Amino acid sequence: MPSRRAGANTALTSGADEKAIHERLRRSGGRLTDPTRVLVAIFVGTDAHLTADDLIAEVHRRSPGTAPSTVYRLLQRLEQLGVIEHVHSGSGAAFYHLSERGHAHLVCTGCGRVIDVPDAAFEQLSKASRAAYDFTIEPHHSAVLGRCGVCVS
Amino acid sequence: MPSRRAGANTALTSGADEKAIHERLRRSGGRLTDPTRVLVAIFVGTDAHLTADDLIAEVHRRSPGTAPSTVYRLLQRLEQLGVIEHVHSGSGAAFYHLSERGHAHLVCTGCGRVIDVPDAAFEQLSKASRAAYDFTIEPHHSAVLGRCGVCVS
DNA sequence: GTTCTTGCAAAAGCTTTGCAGGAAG
DNA sequence: CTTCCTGCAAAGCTTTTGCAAGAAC
Repeated sequence: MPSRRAGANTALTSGADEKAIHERLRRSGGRLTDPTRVLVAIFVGTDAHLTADDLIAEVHRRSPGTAPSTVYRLLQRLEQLGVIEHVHSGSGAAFYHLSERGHAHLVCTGCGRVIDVPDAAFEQLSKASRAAYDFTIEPHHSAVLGRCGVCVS
Repeated sequence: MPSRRAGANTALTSGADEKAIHERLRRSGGRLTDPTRVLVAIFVGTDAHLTADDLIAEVHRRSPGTAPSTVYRLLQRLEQLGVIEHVHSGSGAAFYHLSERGHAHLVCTGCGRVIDVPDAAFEQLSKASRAAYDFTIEPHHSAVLGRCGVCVS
């Protein structure tokens, strides 16, 4: 199930994002190659929750011949630079998005639907975890599983 | 890293648990085989967070010749019966424990430490998710990732 | 005897890695 | 020209599945 909304953003914000990311990549000693540019463009152009597989397919579509391993390596690099984040969804594959658009996620174990939730919802849990266990939670890093209204058994 | 505390329980509770689970297995039309008994005994005998790999190793130790696939199949069966639960830890392998000892988990992405947390800590998030998204969270099903006091960068 | 369970081996799903050729700067 | 990136193929890790032999009841 590939992305929706790809390329539906305003040129203004997207262009800025993209340039800034290119800059970051270059400054970290990286090269700006075709697969890199394409992958960055995909991220900037959508708010969807894309798995590595989705991204591999889309990059391959826009830049034929790109290997899966290349996409995985780019994902690692972009994540190290803090450009993107990956989210464990419980159901096998992780999904990825721009970290500047970061937020927490609810994932339905019935239908796989992903619901974005603002970090505010995790504030109490966050404070309690720090106070009681000296543990700093990363609410974006793993989705909270459960059942959506349609799938409640 | 296999289990600690295995077999450290009182005979009273453990015995009761074990018999009850055997009963449940039989009543669901299942047979009581050696690997089954061993796996149940392991769960009843520890509060540790055991991965499938841990369990495969321990079952194999106590009942040599048992195949990994057998353990996986037993885990599925026990989970269907509601005897155990599995928890996605973000770091590849899931871990398992008796559902009657259920609780939520914090997992440190630095050192892998697992911290048990009472369900009460999720009450607010639970209510908010239901109210705002008609989504019923399963706080046991996926661990909350983050950094423990030792590993905060 | 019938049905469920097992061991073995193969495979599936997701991701990482080794390597040598090729491109970016 | 040096360093980084790429494609390809192989392998890693966790888990699932097909199958025929064997055990439980």
